[in-house]
Amino acid sequence: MDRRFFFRKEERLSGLKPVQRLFTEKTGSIFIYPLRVNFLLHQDEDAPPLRVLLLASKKRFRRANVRNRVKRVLREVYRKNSHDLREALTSKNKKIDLSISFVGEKDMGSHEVEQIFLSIAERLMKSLD
RNA sequence: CAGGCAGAACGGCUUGUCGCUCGUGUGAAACAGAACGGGAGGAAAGUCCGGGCAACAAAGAGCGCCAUGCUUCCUAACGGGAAGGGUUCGUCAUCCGGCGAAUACAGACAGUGCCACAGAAAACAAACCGCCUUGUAGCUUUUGCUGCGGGGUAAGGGUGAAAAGGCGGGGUAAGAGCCCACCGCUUUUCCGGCGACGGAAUUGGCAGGGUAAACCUCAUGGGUUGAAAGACCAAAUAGGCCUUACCGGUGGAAACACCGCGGAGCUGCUCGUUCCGAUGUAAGGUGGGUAGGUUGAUGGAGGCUUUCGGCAACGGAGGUCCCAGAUAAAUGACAGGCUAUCGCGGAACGUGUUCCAAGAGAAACAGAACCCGGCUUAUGAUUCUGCUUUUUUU
Repeated sequence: MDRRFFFRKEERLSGLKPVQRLFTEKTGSIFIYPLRVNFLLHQDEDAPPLRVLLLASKKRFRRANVRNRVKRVLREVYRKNSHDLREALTSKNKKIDLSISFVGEKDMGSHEVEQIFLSIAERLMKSLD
């Protein structure tokens, strides 16, 4: 039980080009309401095994404070549950970029979102093979 | 008691676990970990004004356009603020006046436009009815009445949001600032005030409608853009520019041929042989510039506090503090406790207060994005102050 939960700057997907590459060349996507996940397997030298982009669209959440809250929920869920995925990636020597968008209407309970994220992560790990 | 308006304060605290970001320090350096310290708001919002800052050639002038519009003051500046003045409205008061609210509050003898409907007439005034007077015809004993005309008249009626000072008296044929008193206005002077303006006297018998949030005139201010500004570093790829190397001889006008030279292939090597050797190729350099990064960028018209000046806005002096700096964008999640507050229910006094109290329990608007000063808008089961309105009960 010596798991460490973290989500640092390096693991954030940023910059114009990587983001564009993720959406134009994506290897697949998984959608379970209220989360949509796009992912891209790649072999970049410098990148960490897992990079992620959290999205809450301005169109859906007009107020900045609401957007912030949704993103925080996403980040917290990711932080707590990304450990297994990261382990799997390093053991299989693969690298992946992710985008997680929240497309629900209102902000839901974090427990609910957590369950959905877990099932998405499971499917992701299966699709690695 | 309830509502409204204005102003001020607050916008939870705390423990544990897991995290984020910046800084310090450790370290040769990088990464990670551990340690310590900082980490959203009163509006961070709207982007409506004003300024700093930056670029644009000069940042000047003219035209245009836009904004502002009682006075004085405050301020870096403002369309903001303070203190006043005028006007209008409400309310209290017998009056003088007090209190409160609103105020886009320069100019309508510079010019142009507009003023519906109603009304006789709506702007160098106007005569519908009425009133007075008069000519004429008729009637009548006469006073007079009626019809058709002329003249006078703005007191009365009627229309209108508004009818050319108001009201009273004199005067008159009837009327009229025609004359007079008071009120209002105009001229001039004096007094008070820095000034807006106020007060007093005097003068003219009375100027001449409203609308400038219609154009316009006058005064004052504004160059434009906006941190996605701007400055710097700059990978890869493509292209630009520069330098160097890429041969020499003979013949020939040239193509080219021959001999040697260099490179590549055939081969392990040599010989030999084939191909190539200048609008191109290779190497090096260089400037622009994209991704990306650094900076701009957080010490400032700074906060808190004491004191002095000022009615106040605010200013001077002293002390003290350093207080977010992210960038696909940090300041969070979970669990527990506490408090403000609400409170099922109960008790006491003596009928709306106090006390006890199961339980609920921080819920609103909202997230810095270069920085300041304002304005506006959003917001609460919070607290206080002032003003005001309505209802009920006594």
